[in-house]
Amino acid sequence: MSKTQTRIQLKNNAAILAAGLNVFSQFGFRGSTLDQIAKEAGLSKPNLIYYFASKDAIYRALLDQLLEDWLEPIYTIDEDGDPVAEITAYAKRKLAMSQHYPRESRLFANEVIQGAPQIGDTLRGELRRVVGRLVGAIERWIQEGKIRPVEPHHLIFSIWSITQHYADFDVQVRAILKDTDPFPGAETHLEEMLHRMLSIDTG
Amino acid sequence: MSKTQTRIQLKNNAAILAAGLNVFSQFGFRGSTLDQIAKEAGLSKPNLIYYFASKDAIYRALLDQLLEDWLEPIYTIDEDGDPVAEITAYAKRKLAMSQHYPRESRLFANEVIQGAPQIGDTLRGELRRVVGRLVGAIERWIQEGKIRPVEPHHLIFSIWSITQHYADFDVQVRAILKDTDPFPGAETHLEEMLHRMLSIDTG
DNA sequence: ATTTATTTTGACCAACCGGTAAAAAAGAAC
DNA sequence: GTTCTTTTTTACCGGTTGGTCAAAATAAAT
Repeated sequence: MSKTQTRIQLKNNAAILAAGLNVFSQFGFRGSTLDQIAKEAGLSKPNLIYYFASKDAIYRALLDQLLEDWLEPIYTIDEDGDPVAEITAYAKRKLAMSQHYPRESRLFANEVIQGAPQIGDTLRGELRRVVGRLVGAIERWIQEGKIRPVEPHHLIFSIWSITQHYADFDVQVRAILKDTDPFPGAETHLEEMLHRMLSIDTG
Repeated sequence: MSKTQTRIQLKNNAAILAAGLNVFSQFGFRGSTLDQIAKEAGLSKPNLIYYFASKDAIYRALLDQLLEDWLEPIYTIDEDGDPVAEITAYAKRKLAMSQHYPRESRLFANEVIQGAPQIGDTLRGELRRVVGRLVGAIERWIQEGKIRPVEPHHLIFSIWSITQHYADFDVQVRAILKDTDPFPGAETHLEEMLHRMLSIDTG
């Protein structure tokens, strides 16, 4: 709407989105309340509703931002690069996102587990398209003998599930590893796994 | 308490747990309501509360049952069997559970994503212990040269995350695969992955 | 058939839910 | 320093929440 945002608007919009991310990622949409978000943002509930028309609007704004960040790494895969290196780099980027943006990962997980009522269309639209392209690239790499044969969809699912696991199931991971930081080990394991999975010459 | 349950108690307890599983697995604890569960169980809300003292009690009863089923497959791993076969069989059992009990998987996922407020102790207790034993077995297999070296914890995380992914992110998987049943392909991929990961003689 | 134990219902409650209306307070522009 | 706009607060609304209570209806035991 308005091109210029007041410094107050700028600050409070950011505070609300930050608070919404905290709350929604922990309790899901239906489990979260405006009072919770308002309190965490340091605002009164009516004041919160002055910036975002509804609880739904906050949630949608967060998901819109999230989906951009979420899909971005897949666009940086170079179909003319070295296949194993490209796939490994992609997986590592996804793992880094789990490490640095665990709340975003959990927000996404909550939404999808609950049937993706808000982002279902995006999943069946843009996500499906962009995955389709990646699948095509992987199939080409296989035909050209550059990587060992795999079912591309399930390879992608493996990468997604493993990397997101460290954010979404953080409590469980830390229950088992105690004080050990999971991420260095996870990265090494992921690299090793993809190498053994995909590399033609097994070292 | 009472050793013998009436046929009515038997029927209604089951109906309530079934309804609770449906609702809690879809909306999480805080996002679910007693009215929803009561309606789905075909009872009035006060009648529901006659069988379970509180919303919390239903949720806990479900989680208790779930945790048993969840941990059971890991106990069937034979440390004296063929390592790759044992691990692969375990992974396939977990995948079958995702296929046949997706709501249980999502209930568990919801609980853990939200910080495991109810089952945190079990994760840090029994789960940690039983995983520790499996980790020991895998390390022994590696030292005996029966499988290629891997970090056991992260291998286990990989198996968990991949198999649960097909239940928890079902909507996303189907958005991409459309009408293709994910599970046959998933099983083949999982077997191939573990074989390339772990087998000494790469075929 | 009557006593007794179990099950179900309807009416209700205080707290909380998402959201509104209007007026007061604070900032910005001049 | 006064006008005008933006921001915040106070008071409130109808609906829903988890849960209670006592009475009614049903089932079981004798």
